[in-house]
Amino acid sequence: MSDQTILVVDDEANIRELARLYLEKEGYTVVTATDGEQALAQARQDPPALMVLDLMLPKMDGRDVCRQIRADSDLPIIMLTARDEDVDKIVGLELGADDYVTKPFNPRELVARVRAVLRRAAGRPDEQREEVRELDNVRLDPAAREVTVDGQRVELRAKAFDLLMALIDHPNMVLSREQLLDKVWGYDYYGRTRTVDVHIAHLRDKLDESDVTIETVWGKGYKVVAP
Amino acid sequence: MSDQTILVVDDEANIRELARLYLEKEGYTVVTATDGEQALAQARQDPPALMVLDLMLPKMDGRDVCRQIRADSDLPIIMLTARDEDVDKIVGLELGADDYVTKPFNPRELVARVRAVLRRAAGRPDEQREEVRELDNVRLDPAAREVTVDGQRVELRAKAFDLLMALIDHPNMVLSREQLLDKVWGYDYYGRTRTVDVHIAHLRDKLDESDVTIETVWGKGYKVVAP
DNA sequence: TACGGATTTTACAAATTCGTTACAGTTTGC
DNA sequence: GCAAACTGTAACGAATTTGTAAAATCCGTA
Repeated sequence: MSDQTILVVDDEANIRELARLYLEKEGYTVVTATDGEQALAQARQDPPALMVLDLMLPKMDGRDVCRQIRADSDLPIIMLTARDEDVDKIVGLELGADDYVTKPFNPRELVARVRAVLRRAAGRPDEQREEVRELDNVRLDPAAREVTVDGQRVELRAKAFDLLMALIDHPNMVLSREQLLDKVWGYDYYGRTRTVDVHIAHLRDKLDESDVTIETVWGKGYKVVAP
Repeated sequence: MSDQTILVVDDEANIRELARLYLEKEGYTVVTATDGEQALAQARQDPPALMVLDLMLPKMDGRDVCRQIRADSDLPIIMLTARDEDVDKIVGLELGADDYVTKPFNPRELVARVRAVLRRAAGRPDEQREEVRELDNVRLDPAAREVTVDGQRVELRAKAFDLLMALIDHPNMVLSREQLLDKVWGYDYYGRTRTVDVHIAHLRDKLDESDVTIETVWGKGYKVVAP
C-alpha cells in the first residue's frame, strides 16, 4: 500500500478538494491540476499511480489528455463524466480509460473505484491481476479459481478463496476485519465483522496441510505468514 | 462493542422512537433532537459516533445541518430522505453524507446501514506511519505489527507494541506518562497514569535480550536508549 | 417448490488483555 | 538519616476478543 499518488484533474476547485479529502483519508497522496496542459505536464514530469480526469477541461479537453497519455503509457485513468455521456466510448477503444464516474459523484464511490482500478493495475506492468500467487507451498490461481498445496488440489468455497487471495496479496501484513470486509465483500457490505472469523476458521481448516498459516493478531485482525 | 451513541434527528416523534427502538436493541445508545438547531448544538456539545439526520427539519434544514457538520468534522451522517430526492446530491458533492435511507424506512435497513457506516468509519483509524523502525538490534514493523530482536520474533501485546512504537519514534527523548497516554491511549483516555508503568515493566521484560533499554527519568517519564 | 450447499448470524465458552490496586523498594530533598 | 514522593511489579477481577459449533438464512438449481 506504500503511499501512492493520485493526480486529480478538474477545473472546479471544490471537486478537486472533495476528491482530495476522501482520497487522502484513504491514505493516498493527492496532487491536482486545473487544465489539460497542466495535467499532461504533471503526469509526464512525475507520473502518478493513477489519474482522475474530468472530461471537460480548459485548454485541452479530457479526451485529448487521455489519448495522449494512452499513446505511450498504461497509466490508469478514471474519467469524470456527465451522466448522459456515452460511456462505451470512454472506457472502450476510443479513449481507453480504465473506469469512469458520473458527476455529481459520491466520493466513496470514487474512492472505491480508485482502489479497484489500482488493484487491477497493481500487477499489470508485466502480469495481470489474474496472475497466479504463490506463497511457500500454497499456490492460488485466480483465473482457474484453484488453490493447491504441494500441488495437491484444495477445494475452497468462493468466499474462502477471495479471503485467502486478499490475505496472500499482503503477506505478513495485518489486515483488520474491516479491511477484509471491504476487500472481499465490498465496501458497501452490510454485515457483521464476525463473519470474517468464521471464514478464517474454515480457511485454516482447509490449509492445515500447508506451511502457510493465518495468524490472529489480537485486537487488530489477521495476517498470513509463511515460515 | 464499547457502547456508541447515535444522534437521531427528526421532528416526528414516532420516527425518532422507531429508530430508538431498533438501534437500542442493537446495543447503541440513542439520543434525539427534534430540529436542526438542537441537532447542531447536541452534536457540538457531546459528539455522537454517528448522526441519523432527517432532510426536512424545522428551524434549520437537514441540508444545512449536514453542511455545517461537514465544514469541520468527519462525523458519519446518514440522511433520511423522501423517495424522490436526488440522492447523488445528498451523498455526493453537495452534502457529503455517508449514506442515506429513504422514508418510510425499514428499521432493519437503518440498523444495517448504521452498522456499515460505523464499520467503514472504524476501518480508517489512526493513520500512523507504516514505515519500519529500527533502533540498534530492535526492529519494529507496524504493518505486520511485529517486533524482532536480532531477527528473533518477540511477541508483544497491542498496547505494548504501540507503546514501544511511541518511544522508539523519539529515541533518547523523555516522554512523560501523560504524553505516552496521549499517543498510545488517545487524547481522550481517562485513567491512571500508573497504567503506563505497568506496560513499561512488561515491555522491559520482553526486551531484555535487546540492546535497547527503557530508562526511567525520575519524576519526568521514560525514554528509550540504545548504547 | 423443494432441495442442498454456501453463507451469515448467533451463542457461549475459552483465551487473552487491560487497568487498578497494594505494597515493597528507590530516590530525592532536607 | 528521614520522610515524602516516586517507581517496580505481582496479583486480580473485569472487560474484551476470539474460536467454534449450531442454527438460521440465502440462493441457485432441479
